[in-house]
Amino acid sequence: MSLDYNSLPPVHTIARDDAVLKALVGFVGAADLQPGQKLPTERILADRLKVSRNTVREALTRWEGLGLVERRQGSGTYLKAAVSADMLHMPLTLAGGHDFASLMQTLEIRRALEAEAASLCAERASPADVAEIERKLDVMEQAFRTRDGMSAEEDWEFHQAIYRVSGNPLFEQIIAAMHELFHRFWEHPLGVRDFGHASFPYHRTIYECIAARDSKGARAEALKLIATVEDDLKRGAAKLKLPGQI
Amino acid sequence: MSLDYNSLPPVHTIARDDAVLKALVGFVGAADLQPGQKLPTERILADRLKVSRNTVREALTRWEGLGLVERRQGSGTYLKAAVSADMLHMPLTLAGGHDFASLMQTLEIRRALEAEAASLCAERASPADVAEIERKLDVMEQAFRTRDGMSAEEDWEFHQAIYRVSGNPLFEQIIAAMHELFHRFWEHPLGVRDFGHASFPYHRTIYECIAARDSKGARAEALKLIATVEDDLKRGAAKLKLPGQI
DNA sequence: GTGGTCCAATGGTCCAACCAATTTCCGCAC
DNA sequence: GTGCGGAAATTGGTTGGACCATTGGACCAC
Repeated sequence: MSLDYNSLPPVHTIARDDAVLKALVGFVGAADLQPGQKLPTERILADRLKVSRNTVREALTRWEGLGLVERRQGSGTYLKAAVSADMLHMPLTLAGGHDFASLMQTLEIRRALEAEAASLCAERASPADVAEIERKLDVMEQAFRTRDGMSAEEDWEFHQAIYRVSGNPLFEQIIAAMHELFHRFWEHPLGVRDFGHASFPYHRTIYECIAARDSKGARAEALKLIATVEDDLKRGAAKLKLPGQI
Repeated sequence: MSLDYNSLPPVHTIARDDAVLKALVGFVGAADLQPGQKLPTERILADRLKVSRNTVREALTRWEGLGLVERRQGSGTYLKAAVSADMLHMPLTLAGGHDFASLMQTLEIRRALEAEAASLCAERASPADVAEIERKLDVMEQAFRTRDGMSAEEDWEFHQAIYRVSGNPLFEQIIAAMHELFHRFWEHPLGVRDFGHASFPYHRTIYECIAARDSKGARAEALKLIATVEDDLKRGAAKLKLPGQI
């Protein structure tokens, strides 16, 4: 039997641009920078941090890739989201996203998350939370009726409220990321104007379960809602003769 | 009537490093590069693509941030995941990640996804798939017994097999991203060596449900597994007097 | 074999420019 | 004073060249 080498972890070596990012985190914390505000120039950062401008750019490129920062040539680099020292990044790259199958795959993920979020929301919602969700629901139903089903924006706000009340920001982040991809497909007009009509009534049933603290019921209604969306999608795809490229 | 100018300038003057990435996608496809293989050196890329090496580096930095490649100084740049032309990127950043609460949040997501994946896996597994999962299970159980519970690697392989058989690559991608973060905490030795012991028996029960095409059973067993992990976590956190920083 | 030395390859960093988009500002016409 | 137009400054984007640090293989002495 040979020795167990597992107790020899890789030695920790320092990375230059990591240090730059750490320093930058300290700066935005000290300066109390809010999203939208401008960061120091690359040249200033390079000078103050005693590193080359190239290194600064490598670090900022990574932040840009994470969506934390936006660079505008000729203008400056702007903070896009709050940053803090202890932050976890999980970059997801989805292969092959322009066909019907990928769309169904994102829906499978959403089904799992939406049900869990609704369930947790029903468990954890305070009276104020319930009132907030009801407000979003009313706005959505109003928009649905007056604009004949075109209530995507208000619909989304309603769901976001549920994710928030679930107490786990990951729900909103993950589903929001997929929602963004979702829109890229359907914003191209392709004859599915009344997409989502069938799911309308389930928004209220979900709300009622949440208001009644009915965790299992909320989960069940959320599953029904996603099921109608899946059906709509399948029907639309069938009508379009299943185009490979939407 | 004016001429149709659409046929000319899509020139290079826009988004240089994006063009570099696009060219790299083409190269990887043409050379049929598999994950683990080496990409051309930065100098060669810069020369062939007629751009500066710095521009190549900016592009590669972005790919590195997305987890698509890994750079090793003195050695080269290696492909870490399959790349294709139509890839969608969704960066997730979780604020305040080094504490107990964030850990529980990732577990809530994993609970939802793990249950769904197990359920889908039971529905869709072919006999070959079942055999493959059983093989991973055997390896894991063997490692567990001979190494007294230190079977994290084999455990992970078992779960990955389930995600794969689910037919939806998103499961593996999302959970793998969280798994990576997970490890960052536990690689620092902190006295929870037998973490995960309690979840051991549920791996076999999950497998049995999958083999029996018992979708609901697989979901239930997966939920039990995650529940034991959550319990372990809570117990460990309580024993350590809830340290803010793990 | 084992360990050591050397050396070429490769990613990491630095510098000093210049280019391109944007913003700022100043002077001129009204 | 107001509005506008264009120079000038600012700022991110790109370039080419240089050097450093690490890696990994070749070669050698023992």
